[in-house]
Amino acid sequence: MSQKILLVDDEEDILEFLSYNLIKDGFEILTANNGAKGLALAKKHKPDLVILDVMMPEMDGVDVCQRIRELPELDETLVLFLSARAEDYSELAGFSAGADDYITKPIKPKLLISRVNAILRRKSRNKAVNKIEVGGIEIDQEKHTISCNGEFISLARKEFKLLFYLMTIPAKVFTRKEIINEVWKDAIVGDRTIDVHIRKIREKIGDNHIKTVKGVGYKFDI
Amino acid sequence: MSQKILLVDDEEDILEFLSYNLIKDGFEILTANNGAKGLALAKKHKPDLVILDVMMPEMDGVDVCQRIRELPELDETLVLFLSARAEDYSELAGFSAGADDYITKPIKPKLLISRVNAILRRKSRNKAVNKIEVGGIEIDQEKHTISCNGEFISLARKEFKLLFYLMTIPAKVFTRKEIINEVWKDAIVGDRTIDVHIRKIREKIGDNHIKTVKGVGYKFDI
DNA sequence: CCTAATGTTAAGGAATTGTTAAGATTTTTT
DNA sequence: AAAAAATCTTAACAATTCCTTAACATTAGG
Repeated sequence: MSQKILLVDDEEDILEFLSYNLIKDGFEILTANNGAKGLALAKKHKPDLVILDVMMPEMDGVDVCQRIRELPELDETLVLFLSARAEDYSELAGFSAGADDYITKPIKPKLLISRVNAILRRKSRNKAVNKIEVGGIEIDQEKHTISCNGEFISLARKEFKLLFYLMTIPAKVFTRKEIINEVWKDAIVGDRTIDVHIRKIREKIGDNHIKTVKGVGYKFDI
Repeated sequence: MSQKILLVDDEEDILEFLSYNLIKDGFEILTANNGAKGLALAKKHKPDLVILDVMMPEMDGVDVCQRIRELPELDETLVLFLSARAEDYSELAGFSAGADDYITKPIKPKLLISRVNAILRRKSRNKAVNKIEVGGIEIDQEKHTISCNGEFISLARKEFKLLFYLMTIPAKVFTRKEIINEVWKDAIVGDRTIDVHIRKIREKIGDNHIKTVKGVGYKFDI
């Protein structure tokens, strides 16, 4: 299962050059010659990586990147910028449009390939988040277990999913909406459902870890 | 993709001084030496920010600002006033011509740059300002926490929103109107509501940070 | 010194979350 | 396949926190 890369650049030469080098290295390539097409392709094919030229007429790379970052279905997608000169980067970083890396032109094939590989490796490593350990509580998705200071506790499916989700980013407040979207996916459930599950988890792991932020949501804390 | 700034001032010295400093910081600059020319340039180039001298012969800064605010195509444009002396500010705020910030002369380059950056930052990513740190106080939207010299303090929702808003541009005075519009959005609340919330925040983070500017509003300072 | 603006306090009401138990649903066991 | 067990959801009510207001005190600026 080779990885998909979307190239977006208004210069055909560069698209060809990049395609040639990346295909040679075993990647599956999509191309677009403007920002709008690029965005559409990204939505449709959910590539693993999007390589964006910063400078393009109309919708430029920064715009496209921002739009990509707004789409939840593309939150796994990585973005790499191509920019004309090194000096531009400080500006890019200032924008913090959400790029994961950048390469300056002129592009050297070897450097490109190694960068792309590095960035994709980083992704697949992150993907394999199976175990999370925070403040004496360890949760293991693969084994579907929780251990709280060495003691094993069994959680029901929904309880597990909910706790795991909260633990993916410790201390971040997850809104009720976010929780519903992640844990209850398709189903439509009432308002008190979350609370009841939170209560059951608290019953099992103690009241100190899951904190309520009234009017906002819940968070997992040490 | 650098950001465009339009400078409008009748004194050539000041135009030059501002241009020099802003160009050095990577901005693209347009200038006009009177209000009418400024307005015309604004319409034509749609700058990200217009810096207006308040005191100009014929069409002054306030006039220009009002005209800008009347143009729908310039609704994304930010306006920053330059005013001769601090005392003038209450007057400006009274006009509430729609300025987003102001700086008093004499202009200090560093302050100018930091203000301009702050104001543009807020514009270009009002979606994802997550952490702000000013003078030992750090506010984190994602975690919904404040830490004051390493100590965590919990704020209620409205308190949090209000403090966060004030911190988006440190040292800027936010008028009561601006605060109501941002923090209370649709709801209509009485006059003392803001004060009460300010008081609760002060109770938690100390009295030194939020300063009252009588007749105008509040600002967050170190 | 007077006035308008802001500070302060406490209390009631509004909004949000907690809790419980019972019925519905799914999974496991027999 | 039926029974049993575990899980999930809901509804009703309780508890809590939060927000707003009103009343009065204080302050800053003219």
